[in-house]
Amino acid sequence: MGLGPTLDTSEPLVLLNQAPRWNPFAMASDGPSRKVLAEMDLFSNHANKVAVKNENDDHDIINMGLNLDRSISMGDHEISSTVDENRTTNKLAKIQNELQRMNLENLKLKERYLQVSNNYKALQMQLGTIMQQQEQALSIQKQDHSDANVPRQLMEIGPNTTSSEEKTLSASVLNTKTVGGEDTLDSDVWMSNKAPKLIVPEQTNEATMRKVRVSVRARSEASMISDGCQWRKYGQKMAKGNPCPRAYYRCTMAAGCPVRKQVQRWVDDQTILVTTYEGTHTHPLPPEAVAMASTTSATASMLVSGSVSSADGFMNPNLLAQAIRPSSSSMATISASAPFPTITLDLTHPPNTSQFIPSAATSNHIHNGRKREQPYTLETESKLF
DNA sequence: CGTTTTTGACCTGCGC
DNA sequence: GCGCAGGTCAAAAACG
Repeated sequence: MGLGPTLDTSEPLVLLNQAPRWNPFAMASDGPSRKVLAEMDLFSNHANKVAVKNENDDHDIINMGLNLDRSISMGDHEISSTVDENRTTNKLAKIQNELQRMNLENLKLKERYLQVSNNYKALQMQLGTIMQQQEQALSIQKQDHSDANVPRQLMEIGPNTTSSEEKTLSASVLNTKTVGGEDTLDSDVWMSNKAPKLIVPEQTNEATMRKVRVSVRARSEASMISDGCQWRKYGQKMAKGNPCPRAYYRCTMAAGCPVRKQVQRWVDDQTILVTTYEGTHTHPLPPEAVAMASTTSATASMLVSGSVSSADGFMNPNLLAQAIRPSSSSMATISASAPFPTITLDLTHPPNTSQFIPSAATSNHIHNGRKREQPYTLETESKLF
């Protein structure tokens, strides 16, 4: 870590301004032994080579740092060196102080990070407990009304995955395990929420996971929001009912990564960009990508926890609301349209707009099975990032 | 020259 | 079976 330009005395002096005579700085003394200093271009590649030269070639003085004015008092070498020593000592003390201050700051930040991290884990534990309680309440309810006709209005979840889906969705948003383990923040903790996961038969879970997508709605003028990953566009289509084309991207951060995303402007407000993610990265994510990935996968995990925990695949809206509340700062919309349930995270609203619409959606909004989107809407007050 | 984007063709699933 | 719409492929073009 350099503190400023220094002179490499092992190399020949560099004449920076190419002046015919080396006298750019006429100093206080006009005498024969006045010192001259080459003009220094601090922004050039040679900025670290500053030469101070005595016209009589008696001795060269090395200028450390940017104190170019020091050559003014070169008439008396002893005084000058004492002043220099004082200055250096002062500088050193300042730097040491600064260092100490930064160390303290660093410690404080570490503590803060640990605190936030602990809070996060505590919240997730709380969520797990709540979900477990809900689950128990649900199963008790079901026992009580085992002969009651429970409508399956929200999700048609079952192991009816077709072969093409198997092909394209080898992994899903919900499968939060990643190779690099960078998703552990949410995945490990979520997977430790044993209640819903253990009840669900693996087959049903897998079939569901392949189908769920996470859609992020954000206001952006750019054609694509930056999520930290590298994407390659592989197609573009005009979607029905939207004048803006839909673009298809796949992740190129690792060969064979199954993650795809669709980007399209929202038909109601074209300043809003809707990005739909599908699949799980099979490679470590850069830090800036982890936020988005963990958000989407965490939300999706919660969907799975809340939805497939019932034996018949029926999703309890209240359960879902509770599931999403702790982790989402924005509005979360669950679209029940087949064939893919889609979770929409609406980042276009200011945080802390809390409003929960319980179950207008318990009425049946699915028409003809597909392409009729009547989302079940939850508005939550929790934090996403 | 390798990588990315563009774009028309093709495939698949679903409703009628 | 046909048509429609969404999704993907792949050759050509563009780009760095």
